[in-house]
Amino acid sequence: MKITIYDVAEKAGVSIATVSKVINNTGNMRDTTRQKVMKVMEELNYFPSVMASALTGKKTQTLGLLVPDISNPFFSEMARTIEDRAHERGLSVIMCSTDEDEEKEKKYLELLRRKQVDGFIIASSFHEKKLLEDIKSAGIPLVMLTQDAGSLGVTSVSVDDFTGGYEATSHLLSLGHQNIVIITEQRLSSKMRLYGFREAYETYGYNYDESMVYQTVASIENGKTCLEEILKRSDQPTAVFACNDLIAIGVIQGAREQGIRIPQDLSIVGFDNTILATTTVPSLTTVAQPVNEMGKKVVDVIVSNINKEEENAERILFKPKLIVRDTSARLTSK
Amino acid sequence: MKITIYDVAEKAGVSIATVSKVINNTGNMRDTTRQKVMKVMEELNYFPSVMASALTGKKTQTLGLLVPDISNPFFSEMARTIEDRAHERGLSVIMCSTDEDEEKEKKYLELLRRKQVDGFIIASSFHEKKLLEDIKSAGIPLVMLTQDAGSLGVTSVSVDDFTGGYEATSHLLSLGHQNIVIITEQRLSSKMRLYGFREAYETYGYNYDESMVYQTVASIENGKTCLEEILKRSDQPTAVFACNDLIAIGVIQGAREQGIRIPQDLSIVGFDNTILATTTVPSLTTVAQPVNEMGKKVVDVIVSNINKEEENAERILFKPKLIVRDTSARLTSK
DNA sequence: ACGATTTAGTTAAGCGCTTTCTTAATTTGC
DNA sequence: GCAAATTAAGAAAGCGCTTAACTAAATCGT
Repeated sequence: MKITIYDVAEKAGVSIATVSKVINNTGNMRDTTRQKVMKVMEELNYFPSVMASALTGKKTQTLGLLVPDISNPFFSEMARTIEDRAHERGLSVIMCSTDEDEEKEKKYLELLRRKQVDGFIIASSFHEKKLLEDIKSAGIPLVMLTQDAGSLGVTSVSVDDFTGGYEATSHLLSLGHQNIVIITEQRLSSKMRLYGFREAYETYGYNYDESMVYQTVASIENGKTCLEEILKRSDQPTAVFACNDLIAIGVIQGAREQGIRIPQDLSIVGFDNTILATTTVPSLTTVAQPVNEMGKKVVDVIVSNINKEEENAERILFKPKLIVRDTSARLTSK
Repeated sequence: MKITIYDVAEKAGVSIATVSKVINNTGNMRDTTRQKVMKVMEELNYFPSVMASALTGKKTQTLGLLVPDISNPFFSEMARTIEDRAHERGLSVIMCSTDEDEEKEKKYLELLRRKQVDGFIIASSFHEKKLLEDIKSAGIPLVMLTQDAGSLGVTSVSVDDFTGGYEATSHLLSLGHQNIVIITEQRLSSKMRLYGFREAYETYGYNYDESMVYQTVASIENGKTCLEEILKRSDQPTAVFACNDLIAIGVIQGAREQGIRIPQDLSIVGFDNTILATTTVPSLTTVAQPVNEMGKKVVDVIVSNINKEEENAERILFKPKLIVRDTSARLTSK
């Protein structure tokens, strides 16, 4: 049925040990022997079983990637760069969407451990820190993506969210907006953006207060709902900083439905610079994360962890970049 | 180091066979014994190795999913429903983006076979039919998604592309458009949409000819480029049917840059009804595929193939649904 | 109460590979 | 030309699990 190393060995007239050596390109052997074995492998269309070799201490050549939701363009774009880089390095990746749900986080982590993935890339925020600690103490490489690892001594790759939040807000402030509202998510990265927001706000000498902060879960629908809430305020903000593009788009759509003109009546800044930012109209002013670089970096880090080349936990911060498009404009005095 | 079945057996004072039986819930045994073993597994935080059990004839509980590009919203949305359904059925999925590139198709297929995935879901079109035949003759379950399997006797799950193309075109024709242009991809599904286009065209008594057909690769950029080509025509079409949303968006953007008003000067219909169709402005008239149903179905089919519940190759066609939004309008006589 | 059944749990082979020892075959030095 | 050093190839154990075949213990019928 399935071709095994035994079939190859037999047909080539050598032992399975020899075949194994040519597969792994190890040990000494006559070149003619190597050629002969390779030829037979070719003829038999033989592929060594990753299962079997993983069982004998080798790696599974598989990475586990946990994201909140792969259908969110930010994460699917990120997943794509991760996938490509991983393949370059000889790894495949199993993706899991957690919806930031505690049950799923746990379930998928367990599942992936049973599958003996060589390492984890975690872009989903984590409720149960202990699960991550378990992984770490089990010696399985682990890198946080898009968020800091907190006290856990683990490398993280993310954008400088604080600065991103700061710049987005400064941009709005410099356009004359004084009454700005922010819509965050509960993830840590969002919190950092909020701190940046606050910092900018106060730097400009304005008073920051809690009532300017709205929290929701990333989706267009929720962005709309949030805007409705915001419109109930007695003081009407002239700008909103949404902590990701999806929410920003929701705000844009909600505004349109309400007959609020963008950017004349309301300026909006998003975060992530996903494909949506360019396809929406007016096109969205947003903070770009260098998705490609981040994706590459995160797999490089995990690969070197796997190979034990290094192990020093570090925070790798990429520079965000404000991309000014058409949803933000100078406040015109009424 | 890693906890194995031996550790559990020893601590529970039974043989590994007994432990194996409680893991798999097979064989007879005293309830107290089962409890005892389970307790120990719990205490030791033991997870059976999928590797090892796969090696002994069991499944790997992993599916291979090949898509053209996971960062394309259509495929990421599809991937999400597949992932969810797969997890419900106890499977995880390894995703690979082929870019419809022959080399990658081959490489990933090979890779996934080495990893002994239990089955393949193939949403990427395939240049080298032989690769698929190999899989089939190796007895590995295989389902085509989003496209027909052609002569290969393999189940396929897709939308009725012909009808979708027909309806999109009829819609345009019924709005009075007579000079319509179509932008296709090279994939089979696109060809079927083209046939539907042609059928509708001729049903309305107009002459179809090859020059109305443009072909490209799915991306916004290419959609734009295509529009440029189209604008060079001596006869200006009043409508374009793009075989997927990405291209349609490109056309919209290109049109805007050229100062062409949509839908007054040019009507556009897309295909797929991705998130982009709702976020673009004007919102895109497009043909929706029931992504959720399709994703579920494709997993169910492959699971039943894996379990050998059935094996009859069939073509499963879902009904497309035209969603009329704001990029298509009645042709106003000039 | 005793053999016949049924039930509970064990032994051991085997899945497809890697790897450490060994041994056999070559090559080298003088 | 022969022992010493080097190189090529093989034997066998082991990775963590499943399962068929088997044995021991419990249950049953009469």
